[in-house]
Amino acid sequence: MIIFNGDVGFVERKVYLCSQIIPVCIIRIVVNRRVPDGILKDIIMAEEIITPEGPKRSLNFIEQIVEQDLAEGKNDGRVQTRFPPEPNGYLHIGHAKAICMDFGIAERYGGICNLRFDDTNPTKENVEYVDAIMEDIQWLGFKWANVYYASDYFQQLWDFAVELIKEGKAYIDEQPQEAILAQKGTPTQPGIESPYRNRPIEESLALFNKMNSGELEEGSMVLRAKIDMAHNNMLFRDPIIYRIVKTPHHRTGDKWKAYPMYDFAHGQSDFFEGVTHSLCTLEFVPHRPLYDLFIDWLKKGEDLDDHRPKQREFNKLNLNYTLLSKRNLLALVQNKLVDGWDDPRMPTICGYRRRGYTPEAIRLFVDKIGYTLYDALNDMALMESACREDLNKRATRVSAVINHVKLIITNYPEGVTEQLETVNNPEDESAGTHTITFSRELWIERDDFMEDAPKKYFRLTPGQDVRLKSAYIVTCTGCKKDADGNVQEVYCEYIPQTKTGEPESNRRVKGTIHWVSAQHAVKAEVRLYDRLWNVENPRDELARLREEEGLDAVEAMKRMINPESLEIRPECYVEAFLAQAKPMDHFQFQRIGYFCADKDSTPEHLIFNRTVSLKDSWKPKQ
RNA sequence: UGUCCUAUGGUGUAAUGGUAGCACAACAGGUUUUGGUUCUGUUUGUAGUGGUUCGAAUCCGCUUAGGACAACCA
Repeated sequence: MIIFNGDVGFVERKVYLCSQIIPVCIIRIVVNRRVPDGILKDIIMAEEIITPEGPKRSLNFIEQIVEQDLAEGKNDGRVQTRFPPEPNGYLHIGHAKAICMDFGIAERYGGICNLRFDDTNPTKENVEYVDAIMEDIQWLGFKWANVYYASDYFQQLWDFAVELIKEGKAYIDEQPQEAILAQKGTPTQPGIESPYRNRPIEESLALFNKMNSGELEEGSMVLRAKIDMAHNNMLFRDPIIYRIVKTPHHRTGDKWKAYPMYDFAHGQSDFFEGVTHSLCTLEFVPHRPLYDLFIDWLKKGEDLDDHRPKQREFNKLNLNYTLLSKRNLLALVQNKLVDGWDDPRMPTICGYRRRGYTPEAIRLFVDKIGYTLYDALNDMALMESACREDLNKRATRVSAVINHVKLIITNYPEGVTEQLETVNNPEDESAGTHTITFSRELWIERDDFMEDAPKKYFRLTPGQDVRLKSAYIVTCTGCKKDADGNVQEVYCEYIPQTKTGEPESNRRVKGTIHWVSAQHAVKAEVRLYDRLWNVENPRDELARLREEEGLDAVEAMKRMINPESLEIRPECYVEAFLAQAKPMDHFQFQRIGYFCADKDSTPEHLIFNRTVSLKDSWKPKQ
């Protein structure tokens, strides 16, 4: 039996068994005539059983909306988005999610995405941020069609505001900030109207000009839209749309003294530019009706239904053990709790870059977490897994010893060296090989020797065989300890015929460890980074500490910071191959983690940052 | 105590009235010259409740929990 809603033509339908009323397979049938909705008793023609399709990423809800709009022929089939940062700080991983959405939609549907700086508040903004933002977007691999600035529209917005005053839809309010706030009401109580609400239009017009003349103090008056002081949406209670700011603007200098507020600039800017889909995060949901209203006022009843920018909101990114608010990131930098915006512990794009994350890893992560309406708290583990997935494919494998102890091969001749070949990446044969130097005295990890080892310890312990990666199998013979019992040297004997490549080298050995030749290795500084915060939800904990314990933001952050977020190992030994490492080169320090050369690394002073550790399933560490 | 929004394994996300699936995490095993990678398997879920329906994660009512909104910020 087939249950389906009548269709004519070539269709695919699921086939159900009456006893189960669940589909048992999908077949392709041909229906030759219109069949009334309901139950069809006969299969007209079963052509073939269609195997289920392979997995493909389902569309997120924004993509579905765009496809629907396209299907309905809205905007003449045009898709245009914008990424609208305020140049008041560095971009962080949360912005990366928005960037992937804004640019991704345009890319996917053959449209364009513009970069527009929302620069309507000169007190916080500056060109340093403009440049950094552009660099970060490009690094992520996106291309904007145009660079625009909200400040490009200051004149148009001003003219529009004058229009509104003339139409009686806006007025100058001379009350102090506190009075306006007090009259606003609360979410459960209506506000009350300003005594200036119904002043003569000419008066408002004159005062608006005065607001921009420079003769008035900041805060002395504002321009308000006349809407509804009892509206459920607080933003409709006569919102302030222009205020006086005397700080020079980073682009327009001191040309303007009256600046539009966000709500009076954003929607109109979208409209001026021809944006079709104005995508933003969920906290702007209450702004949407205002966004629409101002565009309506701007176009005065002209029918815009199919040709107006539509704001659509998606959830913003939250990551556990990560703080993402610009204000707090700025405080971290200003109070030198971190080493600047690009400190590898920072969640900024430049921080991740310096840490060794690739654009591909970040985009992979964003792809994995998706876009919904749910206020999710994402697990760092997903971020790290995306990073490992990408780096595993591209990172050159090298040997580095970050906590050294000497291993002496007692039966290997002194003064002899061998050049051995080692593969650059077992995941990618085309990556080739490089040479490493072997000799009698090596540096190995202190962790790779234990005098009294537990059962499943596969590394060096007296009497046990271990493979030295790409070299020989050795048998551990013992160690030398100082008066305090600390291991100073480890001894072993090598088995000459087990050299890698020789038939005997295929002998099964439980453990393989990495090493570098003590004489030929290069010294390097290694910086081990870990999560910056020691609480899972720093945003909530910060709020709690401030509220319950009365701490200021900086004190609270100091309390939450992970003291082990940075461990510097000044004396590490890396194979000579790494002497040529250039800043931002990615490596896998075998058995340890993924590292990249720091931007300050030089051949004289090599510095490597740990991007992320390798997964380590070795448990019995006791 | 107003308006709006949200709720699917530990985490995130699919299923758009018709077999609750995927990824991460965890666990077990195979492979492995990285205790990596890879492969296989296992554990764990529709917040509660009532209704509509042959059939509900999906639609409706109520309950509970969470989020957003009261900057001359964006």
